[in-house]
Amino acid sequence: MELNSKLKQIREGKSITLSKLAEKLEWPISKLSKIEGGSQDITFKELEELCVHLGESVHDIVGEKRITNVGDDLNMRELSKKFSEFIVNYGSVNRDNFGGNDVIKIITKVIPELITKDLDIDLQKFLVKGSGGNGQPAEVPWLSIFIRDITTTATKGLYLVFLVKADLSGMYLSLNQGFTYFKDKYGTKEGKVKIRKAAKEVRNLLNTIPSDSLFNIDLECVNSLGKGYEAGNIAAKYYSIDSILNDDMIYDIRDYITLYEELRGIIGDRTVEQFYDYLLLKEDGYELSEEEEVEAINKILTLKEDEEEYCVGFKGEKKEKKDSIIDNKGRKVYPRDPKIATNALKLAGYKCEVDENHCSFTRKSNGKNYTESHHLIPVNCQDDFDFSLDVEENVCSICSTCHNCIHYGEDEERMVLLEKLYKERKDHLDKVGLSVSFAELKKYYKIK
DNA sequence: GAACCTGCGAGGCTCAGGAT
DNA sequence: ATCCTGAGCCTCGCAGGTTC
Repeated sequence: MELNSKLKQIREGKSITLSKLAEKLEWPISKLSKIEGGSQDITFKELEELCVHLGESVHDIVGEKRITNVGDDLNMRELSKKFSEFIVNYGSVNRDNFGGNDVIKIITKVIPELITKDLDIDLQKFLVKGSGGNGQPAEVPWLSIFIRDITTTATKGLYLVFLVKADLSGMYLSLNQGFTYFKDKYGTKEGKVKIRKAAKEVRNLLNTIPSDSLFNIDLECVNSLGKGYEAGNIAAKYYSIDSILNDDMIYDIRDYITLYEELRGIIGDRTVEQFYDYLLLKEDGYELSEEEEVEAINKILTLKEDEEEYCVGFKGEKKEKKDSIIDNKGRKVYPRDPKIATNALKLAGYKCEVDENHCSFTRKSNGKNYTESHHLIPVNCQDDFDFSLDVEENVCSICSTCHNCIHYGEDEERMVLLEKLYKERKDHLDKVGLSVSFAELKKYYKIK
């Protein structure tokens, strides 16, 4: 009789239910069910556990059949030993022997338990998880420590991770980032560029990066996932397979946990998405303030090549609004696209829309009359509208004097300018889903 | 201009473990 | 007990670039 059927027979003979036994073993019911059904292998250690609960001896059940066990003697450098054991034996894992493989268990079970115990990890706050692949061995097996507040999956967010080199010559402890998030958002190629930028930005924010950290890692891999790990590295420490047993990696892990916690503080109450949105805002071509926008417009105006292409007039189409971004001071702000503002200036023929006779000076970057862009309905009022305020229909071209007056002038003078702009733009605003009365507009400008 | 190389991405197949 | 999801890999078609 097969081992799985035998186990089932013994359990049923003792009138123990599947769920009761699974509960005692602290295993998922599905696991026990699959083992009994023969669709999942059982390791020697698991069999030992099972036999204890069934009140049977392993020898009686398996007879002469011997199953190799993973070494279990403990000493001071147990963690290094286990990593070494894993790396040395990982080469023997293949597609055919993957299921229930004892070597894989080292990284998915043994080492996570060891790290949790040796470092006295608070499991409420942290999650320790390892993987050697799904269904088949991974090119780069990994073991992560997640701060649950930030992420609990390696697909996105920021976390500590041990990454084993594909050629099994060593491994890295890395503060790294989930590449899948970038891949899904930007595509594989662009995602790699973005994740590198993000790593660089994060590095600049951190003060506790250990001095011997590596900023570039080489996993000797070919697959895109591995390449993603390389690109996502923020800071890393390398362990060669030859010296791994001499390293007391507990101290390194503590240092990197300190670093990770510093990062946790920087992210603050923001979600990972909000944090990345802020980091990559400029990369994605957006600005957060009017001042930054002015600079960006100047830059765009020096690039003349696509001038004709982009200037097409008011589209008259409602545009989906972008999510707000939480800046480093915890303030909620809306991104603005300088291309939209630049286009608005072009559409106005670089004239002041309050009075086209208003004289300014010549802009150095394009030799045209200098005007500034101004969002008629202020961008910070976005919450009151269902559609984006960052559209050409809502951006006016005005001379600097009028612009300063709108911001800093006396209410009576400000109102005259606003009314003029409002009358010109009202119909266009209606078309793009930005209907607003003059009384409401005055309120946005705090004019009584 | 054909042959070859490289990289990307969709679809298929796989096993483990969580959810229901 | 069954369904579903997932830091996985492989294969294949396509697009773009390079070499001869």
